[in-house]
Amino acid sequence: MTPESQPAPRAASFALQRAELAVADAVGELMELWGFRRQLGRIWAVLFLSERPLAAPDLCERLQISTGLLSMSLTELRGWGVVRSVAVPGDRKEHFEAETNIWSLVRRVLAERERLAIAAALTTVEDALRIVRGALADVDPAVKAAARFRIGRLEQLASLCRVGQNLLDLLLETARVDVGPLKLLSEAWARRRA
Amino acid sequence: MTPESQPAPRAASFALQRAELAVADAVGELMELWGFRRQLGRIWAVLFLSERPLAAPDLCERLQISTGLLSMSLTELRGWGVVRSVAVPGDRKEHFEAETNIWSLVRRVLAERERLAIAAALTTVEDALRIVRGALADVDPAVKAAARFRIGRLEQLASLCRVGQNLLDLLLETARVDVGPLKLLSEAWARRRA
DNA sequence: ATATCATTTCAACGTTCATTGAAACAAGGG
DNA sequence: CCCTTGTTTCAATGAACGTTGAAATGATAT
Repeated sequence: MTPESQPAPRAASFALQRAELAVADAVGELMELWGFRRQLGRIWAVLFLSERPLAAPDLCERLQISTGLLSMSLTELRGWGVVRSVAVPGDRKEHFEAETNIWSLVRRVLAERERLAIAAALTTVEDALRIVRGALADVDPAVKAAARFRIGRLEQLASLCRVGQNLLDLLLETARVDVGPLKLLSEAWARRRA
Repeated sequence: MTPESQPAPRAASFALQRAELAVADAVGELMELWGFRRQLGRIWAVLFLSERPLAAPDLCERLQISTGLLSMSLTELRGWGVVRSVAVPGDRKEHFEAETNIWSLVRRVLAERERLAIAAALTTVEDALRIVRGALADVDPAVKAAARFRIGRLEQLASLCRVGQNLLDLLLETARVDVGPLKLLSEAWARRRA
């Protein structure tokens, strides 16, 4: 019925479709764990596994979602830069293809989301540190002692934030141009523990 | 009114309380970003910043939550091993204190949650790979070509999962006994980029 | 212009999830 | 053994969120 129906054996392609869907769901769940909408991951995955760009009706059918939801999800995906729309000659419909450089995708997400979150937390902790340091000058020795204790704890939190930030930067910078180094490192580590 | 009301100057301690609450909220938001309930982070933070173990009514008051919610949250926090209950002589109430080794806490979360998630995704992708590899033997050259393409993409996904797994292992193993190495690494990196 | 097809927007719906309040439960002390 | 105090459980509430369906918007050909 669809314009792209193949003459190929449908029986065999059935298992393939199911496997594709399963992978899309898996990616969707991973994305969900990372705080994104599940559909974003599912849509991206289907596009990523497709040889040619797909149009909206195709995606709706495969993923069993409404055109409305698809439209909104695609808008967000384009916003993250992980899906592009491309023109396909001879078809009025808009087609979409996935950003295939997965790492540039992961990097963007980590950079924009995690860094901001950690930075915000660090700012709050540093503000608190300033306030508590003011209490160090208190006349009451009990207050002073309490302040000293709190400063220690707050510095632990701040340190944690900074380590997280730096490790994130390290990861992002390393995977900037190419995954190569990261992959090698990860493989070396995997071998060492075996 | 509360049994632990201090004779200390209330005016000065007001700013401290506010700062403490702000930090608790910040930690709560970080936890939320990581897929946990916000209250878990808030409760842990208040305990972490407290010099002595706190009892339930105290926590309820500071965090403005019901005893029911507190009880459930504490159960979960104990389940993650990030909060312990301790007996305080002369008080029938149960008291709670935070696990202060933040890294052992982060490690546990990363280990249990992220690793499982990635492992599940990897399994699904590998299953799909097996199925698609079966299609390589198809008579139809178009099906064969499509299968070859899909295999390439699926292998990219699998590779990503494996790199993620290994990096996670690397991180967890490094921070196993002590944060020291990680902190040094992160500081070295921070210096290098300055 | 008008009709057709494609896409976006949005109000309404349904689901999910945190939170409450009260009731059940447990533990001591009189 | 009951009464007090502290804690847990759970049904009900409400808020937040994803999803739909339909109407509005846009785009293209006739």
